[in-house]
Amino acid sequence: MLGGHHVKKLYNNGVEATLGVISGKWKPQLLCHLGNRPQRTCDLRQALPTISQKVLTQQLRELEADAIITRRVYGERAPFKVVYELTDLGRSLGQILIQMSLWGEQRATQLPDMEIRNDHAGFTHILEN
Amino acid sequence: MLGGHHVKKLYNNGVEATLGVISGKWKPQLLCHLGNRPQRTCDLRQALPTISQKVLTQQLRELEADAIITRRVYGERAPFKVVYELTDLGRSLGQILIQMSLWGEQRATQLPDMEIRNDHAGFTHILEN
DNA sequence: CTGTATCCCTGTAGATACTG
DNA sequence: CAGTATCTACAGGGATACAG
Repeated sequence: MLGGHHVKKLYNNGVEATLGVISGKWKPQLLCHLGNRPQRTCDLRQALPTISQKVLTQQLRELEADAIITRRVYGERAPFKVVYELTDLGRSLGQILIQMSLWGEQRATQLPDMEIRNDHAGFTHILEN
Repeated sequence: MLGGHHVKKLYNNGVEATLGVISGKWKPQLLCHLGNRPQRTCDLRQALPTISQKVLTQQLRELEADAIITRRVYGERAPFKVVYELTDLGRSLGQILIQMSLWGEQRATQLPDMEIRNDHAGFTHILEN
């Protein structure tokens, strides 16, 4: 991004703005795990065994840019320890995530060809500051 | 779709399932307008002047397949009258959409480079059955 | 009036190899 | 341990023209 222009982001409604933050193939899972406690990169890779290096970093960078998580580096030289943690703004998504999770579960009970692995309880820890 | 296979959809959590239904470049706007009242195709095209033919039909078909809206055709031959209407399941998204809209608006007040055209009031009609 | 059929462009994500 | 650099693949979305 040459020059660092400030491009005014325009949304038709707040829903689009919120979707821009939480949609992304792995973001709900990342938010769920980070809701429990701060996590190192290797923790997240264990929790999401099939995500690729590149995409993990990418999604975390986006969440960081949106101020949903913080990224802290410990150590002067390799090997580094990098810790990601939910911000207060990130925690403020808790109620929305739980409601969305419940709605999806409710839907799954009515569609035989749909299955959901983890229930909304995984997101409730986000609310415990 | 040859054979009509039933492929079991797997989600890690309900959030992903819900996102699958409401994400899509134009779906929040479509849901907002359909929340007011049933709408004809031409109504929706007026409301969303920049959407293309193809994509409008596409997004409506997806919402229909997900049982969020119904599609009814009136008339024996062209010109047809096609009316789209929110289902009860679609209306059950109301609270979530309002919360998401509020969160997005709140966020916009803190980010100078972000603007939201319409506020959450546009979604409140969804709740009035 | 509505909807389909093409063709094309771009963004998102995956695989793999490499660096500090 | 964490992250970057390429290259590749695919789906979503857009433009246009055509059909019932």
